[in-house]
Amino acid sequence: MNILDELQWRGLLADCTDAPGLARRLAAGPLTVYCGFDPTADSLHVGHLVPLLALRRFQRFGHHPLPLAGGATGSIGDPSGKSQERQLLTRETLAANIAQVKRQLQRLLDFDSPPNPARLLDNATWTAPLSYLDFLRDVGKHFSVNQMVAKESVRARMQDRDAGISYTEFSYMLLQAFDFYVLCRDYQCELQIGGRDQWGNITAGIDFTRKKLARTVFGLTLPLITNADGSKFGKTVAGAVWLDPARTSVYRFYQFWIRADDRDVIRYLKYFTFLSRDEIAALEQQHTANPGARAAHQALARSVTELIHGPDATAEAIRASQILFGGDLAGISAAVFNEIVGEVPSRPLNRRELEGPGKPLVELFVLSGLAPSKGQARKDIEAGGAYLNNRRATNPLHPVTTADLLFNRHLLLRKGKRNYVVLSAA
RNA sequence: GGUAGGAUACUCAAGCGGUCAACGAGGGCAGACUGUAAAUCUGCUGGCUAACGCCUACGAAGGUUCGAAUCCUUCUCCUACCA
Repeated sequence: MNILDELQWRGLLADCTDAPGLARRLAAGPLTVYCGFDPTADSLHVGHLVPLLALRRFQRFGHHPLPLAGGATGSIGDPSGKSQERQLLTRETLAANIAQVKRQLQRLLDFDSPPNPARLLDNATWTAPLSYLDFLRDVGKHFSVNQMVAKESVRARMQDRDAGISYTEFSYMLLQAFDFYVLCRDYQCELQIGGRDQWGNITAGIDFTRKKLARTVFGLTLPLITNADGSKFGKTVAGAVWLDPARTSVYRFYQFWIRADDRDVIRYLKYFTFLSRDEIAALEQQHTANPGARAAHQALARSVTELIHGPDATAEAIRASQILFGGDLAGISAAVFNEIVGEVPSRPLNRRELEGPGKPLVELFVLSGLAPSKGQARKDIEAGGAYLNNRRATNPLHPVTTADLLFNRHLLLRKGKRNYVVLSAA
């Protein structure tokens, strides 16, 4: 089995520029593969996981992965798949983002494996020193605007009279093509992988490399991940699911996966874990036989969380989930309760507010962020969707006092089935 | 530049002098049923208030009127046709 077979059975092969050719090349020995990540935010999110893990899959098959931080490309903005021109990031933001993204890339790939360690690069290294005139002469001359305009990413924007496309974003594919050429020239890189929307950029690089170096290089795209219900993968109401625990807590990250749609879970096991074909087949069987047990969901959530956050943090998230969703909180020990504090979102609370007559429940709901306004909080509570210390409370004016503090310190508020907030008295 | 049409809540989209905080759909939240799933059904979906009610909102600013999302004026931005 080679890496192509591996990607194939996992459903990770969307398209390939020359599949038979690439197969022959792979059979001849390890090659160098690259994938770029533009620092559009100070963290990668679950959507980046597919190409990132794909690099790791290549590495496992003995190939040399080159994760690339897009210090140059990220300062321009890729029009691919974007219906609107985007605001340029300021230099400061960009610098901060690049530093963070590099750190994440560093954590998620193996830089120590002796025969084929990953190497982290930044395309600003070779792009920034280049002068505009040099770039136009050495790179621009090899591109036909006619062809560029025909690329999907550009055409979509040119047809949309409202959106349009700036010269800056229009130039993006030249930068990415230039990267592939440089990587081929200096690092013997022969393959670029990326999301489906990267096809045009990748093929531009292949053409350019052929012209400049007379070398054949390959491109391979990964599928766009879709949810069974048609919604966008990796987006929740709260926004993207980030890899940075400061943005998306480990507990929330774990919960994101555990709540996957039944129809998606097996596919996601293939996409996002390194579980073997047999292991996934076994999980699929269990899942089909008894979906209510959710063995596949648990395996998915645990695997991915461990991959990103490590076994210790994952164990804590699992433990917190078991406590919160396990049923009764009665008789729980302070030690056990403390495990969930810090996992679920928490807010400070001034102890004095609960003294004497106490504070109405509605206000605590607003304070906790579970409700945006008192009116909404009242409706939620009256509708029976509110829980104080895991006991349903239906009176919005119910006074909450120091007597309600768990372990003389915490209040556990819950809205609906799964939205928890801990209020901790200082 | 000319002519015609449009701008309504998270999105789409009704309303065209009072019964409009604004029909309907989607989305979202909650409830029931379940398995922290899907489907289905029910409720909610501007703010404040225990409530009567008050305030803020139908592109912006003015005006007419007892009363305006609805009529008039000007402005801004879109769309279509013509130049």
